[in-house]
Amino acid sequence: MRSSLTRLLPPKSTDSGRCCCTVLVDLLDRCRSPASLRTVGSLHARLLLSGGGGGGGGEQPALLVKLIRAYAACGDLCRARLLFDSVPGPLKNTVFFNVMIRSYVSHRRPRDALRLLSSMSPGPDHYTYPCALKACSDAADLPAGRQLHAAVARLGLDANLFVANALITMYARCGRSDRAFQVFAEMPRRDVVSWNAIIAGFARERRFDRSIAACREMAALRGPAPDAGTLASVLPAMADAAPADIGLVRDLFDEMPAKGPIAWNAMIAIYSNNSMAKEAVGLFARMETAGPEPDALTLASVLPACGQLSAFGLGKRIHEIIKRKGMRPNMVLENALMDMYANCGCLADARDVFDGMRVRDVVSWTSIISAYGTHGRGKEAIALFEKMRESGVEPDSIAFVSLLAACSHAGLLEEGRRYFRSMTNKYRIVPRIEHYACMVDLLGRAGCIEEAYAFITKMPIRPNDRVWGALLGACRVHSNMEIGLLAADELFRLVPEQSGYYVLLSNIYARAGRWEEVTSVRSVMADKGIKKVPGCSNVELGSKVHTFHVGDQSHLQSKMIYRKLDVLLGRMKELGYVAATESALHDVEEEDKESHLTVHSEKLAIAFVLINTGRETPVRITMNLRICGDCHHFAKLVSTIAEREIIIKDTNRFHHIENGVCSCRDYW
DNA sequence: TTAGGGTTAG
Repeated sequence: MRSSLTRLLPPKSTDSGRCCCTVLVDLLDRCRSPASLRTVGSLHARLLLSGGGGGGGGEQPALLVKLIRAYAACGDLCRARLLFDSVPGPLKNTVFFNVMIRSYVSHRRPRDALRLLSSMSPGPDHYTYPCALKACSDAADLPAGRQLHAAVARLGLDANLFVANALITMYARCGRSDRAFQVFAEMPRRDVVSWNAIIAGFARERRFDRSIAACREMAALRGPAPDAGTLASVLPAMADAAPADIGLVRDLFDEMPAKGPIAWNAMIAIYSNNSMAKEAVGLFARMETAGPEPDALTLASVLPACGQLSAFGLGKRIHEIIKRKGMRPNMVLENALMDMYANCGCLADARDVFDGMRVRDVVSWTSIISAYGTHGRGKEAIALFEKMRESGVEPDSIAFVSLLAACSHAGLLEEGRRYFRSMTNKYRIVPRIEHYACMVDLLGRAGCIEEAYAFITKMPIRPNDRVWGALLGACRVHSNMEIGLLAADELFRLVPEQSGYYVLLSNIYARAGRWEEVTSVRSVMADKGIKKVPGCSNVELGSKVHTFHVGDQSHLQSKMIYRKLDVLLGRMKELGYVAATESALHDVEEEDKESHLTVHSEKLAIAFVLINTGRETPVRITMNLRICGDCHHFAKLVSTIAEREIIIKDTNRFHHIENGVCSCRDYW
């Protein structure tokens, strides 16, 4: 770079001053990274020798401005400031101040920017204010922002598009989206940046409805067309979004001409964040064939979708892309990669990524703790938590959710109690509802149902359905009818539409052989129009994810799958297998219940993998519900009969099954 | 000149 630039330099003795100046300006403009710092230095020296850039007078101000900007762009703010200070007063116009203030802002030194602003003479102009307002938002300095707003209004500059847009962002980033909206509403003219700024402003304050409404309004009006930035701005507001809203952004995406990586990345992230993993992965595939080159952000956005689908093959291929493109170290990307492996049931691969990381933050540690926890390896999760503390990373609220859940999965009762107490005593983290739910789960599944119930009654916050749900689940495991009914009562009041809790209650009755009550639960469901969520299982074969629903006959290999199931069940019965009919919801004849159970989606998925792969390939299945007792038993037997490793991810944890033994040790 | 995209739990 340096040598080519030097070669481009005009001869010193040129008599064409203007031409020389143009070339120099051009060269300086190209110096934008620390690697060009030496080039800037030599150009500066050249100017000094020709008497053009020493600050001693007689310089061309335009060249000096470019030189200051080039030093700043290369990261040498000190030299930029020295040069700035050396410019004689009469020569130091607004442009010099604007360039220096901008340099501070772009190097995240908003305080220096504001200090310089206050000493500015001549006064700021419409180029200064947008940048100064950005400094206020970076410094989260609302009073300073308000002062600037007043000054702007006095000058009548609030009608300037750039100034008004910057005001919107300043107010929004200082937590005043109401004021931001006021500025937006009063603007005589708005461009795409104004809209994006207000959409992002509402999203930032978690006023998701207003953010999406603004996006919708923008799309409906015949004003500026939404662009990639619009998608990026609305993205944080699109967590658990309504299908219609996701449809809206998809339409915007489709209508966008010449889509760049930002639009693709935002759309993929929106799908990922809304558990629409198949759509996210599908869009990524389209991007690979017909879109721009995926970057680190693309990959970090699609990896959670791979985890959701247990698309291990795709996840591994993305890992290869990361290696090939030399994208590491990149902590966010590595966190996503580690989590993908963990969610695909590959704990060892997740650990490899974790071990290879140069820098780890609380997200990295939480991910690996959670990975060990959901795989039933609670003691190791605890050891990692302690290692995290030794390494100087402080746990946050989410880290404790993972840790307590890990204790719960492994039945580590005392450890869980101790860590829960330490949250308040030692770490000054106020337990949230999620932590209480973990504790109820821990106590309940360890068999301390009475204690779990007493714990709920003493909670300082109102228990929600997750808390009561954990208790009801424990009552099913330990067949506690009395407290189970209390929990169910609360649940039917809190979330009368959620079918899962009716199913749990009916399982409790079925286990006790009280079929009359099972029938009455069923009729309550029918009366209220509540349908059981149909079970479904995903399984990856080659590069395709296959989805099976309960009783599915739509698969091309359906006949073979059912034949395989028959063979497996026959072998199992020889080994003494009896269907665990209390797992079935309906009070029907024993034989019917059994046939209902045999078509659970996870059984179909297991048979499908057995047909299509060899013994060395583990069966990896991801479900949308908790695995039922019968399927769990079935999987353990298959692992013996077919000599296969089976890894099932249900909505609660992993079941790593080998030689008839499950990593959950039947504790789930 | 102004806005805007990634990772962690249950």
